[in-house]
Amino acid sequence: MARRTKAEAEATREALLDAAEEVFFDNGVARTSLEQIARHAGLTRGAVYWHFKNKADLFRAMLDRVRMPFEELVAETGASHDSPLETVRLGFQQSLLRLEQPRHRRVLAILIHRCEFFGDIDPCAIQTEMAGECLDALGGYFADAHRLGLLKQGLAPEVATRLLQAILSGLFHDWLRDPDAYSIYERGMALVDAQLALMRRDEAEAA
Amino acid sequence: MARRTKAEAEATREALLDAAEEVFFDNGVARTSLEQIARHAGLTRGAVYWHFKNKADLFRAMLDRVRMPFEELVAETGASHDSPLETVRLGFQQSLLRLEQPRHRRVLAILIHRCEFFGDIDPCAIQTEMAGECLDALGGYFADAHRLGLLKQGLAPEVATRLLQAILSGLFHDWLRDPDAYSIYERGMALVDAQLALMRRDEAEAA
DNA sequence: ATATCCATACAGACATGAATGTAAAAAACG
DNA sequence: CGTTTTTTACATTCATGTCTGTATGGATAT
Repeated sequence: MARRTKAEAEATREALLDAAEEVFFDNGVARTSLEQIARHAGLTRGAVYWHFKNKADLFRAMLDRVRMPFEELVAETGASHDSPLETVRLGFQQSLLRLEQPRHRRVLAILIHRCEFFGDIDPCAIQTEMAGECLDALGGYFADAHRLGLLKQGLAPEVATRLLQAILSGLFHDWLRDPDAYSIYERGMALVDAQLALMRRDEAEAA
Repeated sequence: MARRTKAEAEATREALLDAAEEVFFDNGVARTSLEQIARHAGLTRGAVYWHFKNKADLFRAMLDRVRMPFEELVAETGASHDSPLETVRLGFQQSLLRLEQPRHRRVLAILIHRCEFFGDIDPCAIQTEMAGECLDALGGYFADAHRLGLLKQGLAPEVATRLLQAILSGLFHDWLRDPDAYSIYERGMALVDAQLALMRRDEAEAA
C-alpha cells in the first residue's frame, strides 16, 4: 500500500491512535512497542514514524483527543450561577458521563494506571495539572456556597473543596482499576449526592 | 569481594532493595535496569541475580518490606471496640503516620505512580487487593456504627464506607504525586475529622 | 589446631533478542 | 513527473539471562 487521498491519510492517523489506545490499555505503555501498535492497526512502523515523531509524540496526540477541563464540562451543562452546589453536582455528573464512553475510559485508565514516565512525558505532572484545574474550579464554587450561607456551619470551604476533590479522585482511581466492576455513573452520583447532602446547611440551621 | 558472613550477605540484600527503592522512585520501574540498581548499591548484576530471580522478584521483595493490612494498624493502636468511629479515626491516623516514613512513602509512590505491569506483576491487582482489604475493614466499623445509632440519619453505612474509602484513596494518590508539597498527616487528619464530624449523628438528633 | 572440601556470594564476560531511529525504495496520487 | 504516504532494510543500542571464574566462610576430618 502507499498513498491514498489526504482524507485517507488522516484516517490511518486516527487508526494508529485507536490502535495505540487498545494496545496501551492491554499491555501498558512501556511494554508495547511501536511495532505492536502498527501491526494492530494493520500497518507498519513506517506509518507510525511518518505521522508521529516518536512514542512520546504519539502518546501526547492520544491524550489530546480526550482533554476536557472541568470548567468546560460545567459550561456544557448550562448551569446557572445562583446555585453553586447544584453546579458542582452537574459538573460531576458530566464528568462521569464522559468517563462512561470507552475512549475516555481507556485513555484515562492508561494515563493513571498503565504508564510511567518515558521520553519527555511525565504522567504524574499531567495528572497534577488536571487535578489542580479541577480543584481550582471546585474551590470557586464552594467559596460562593460559603458566601451564600449554603454550607454546614463549621465547615470551611477549603475543607469542603478538598473533601470533594479527594472523593472524586479516589472514585476515579478505584473505578479505573477495574471499570467493568460497576457503573461509575451510578455509584459516583450516589456518593456526590450523599456528600453534598452532608455538607449542605440543613433547613433547621438556616431558619 | 567474595563471600562474607551470612549477616553481611543479608546486608547486601537489603542494600539492593534500598537501591531499588531509590532508583525505581527516581526513574520509574520500567526505565531502570538491574545494572543501574546494582551500581547504585555499589555492586554488580551478579549480586542481584544471586539474591533475586529477576526484576519482578526483586520488586515483590521490595513490596514485602512495607506490607501492612489495615486491621493490623488498628490493632497497633489498641482501640476499644465500643467506639467504631473513633477506631476508624485511629486506624486512619496510624496509616498516615506510616506514610510519613520515607520508606513507606517511596514504595507506595512507586507502586501507585511509577510502575505498570511487567513480568508477572500487576500493580493494579495489588492496589485492588489493598483497597479491598481496607474497604472490608471500614465496612465492618461503619456497620457497627450504624447499629449503634452513631451515623447521621439517612446515611447508609455502605455509603459512609465508600465515601471514607474514596477520601482515603484520593488523598493518597494526590499526595503521592508530590509528597513534599504538604504534610499528609496534617491535611489527612483535618479531612477525616471533618468528614467524621459530618457523618456523626448530632446530639440534637440523638436526643 | 590445621588441613581439606564444598557451598556461598559475588564479579565479569558473553550471547541473545528486542526496540529504536533512519535511510532508501516503492507505490499511488495530482 | 514530482510529491506524499508507506514499506522494507539496516545499524545501533540496550537490557536480559546465563555462564564462568574466584575468593571466602564454615563444616568436617585428621
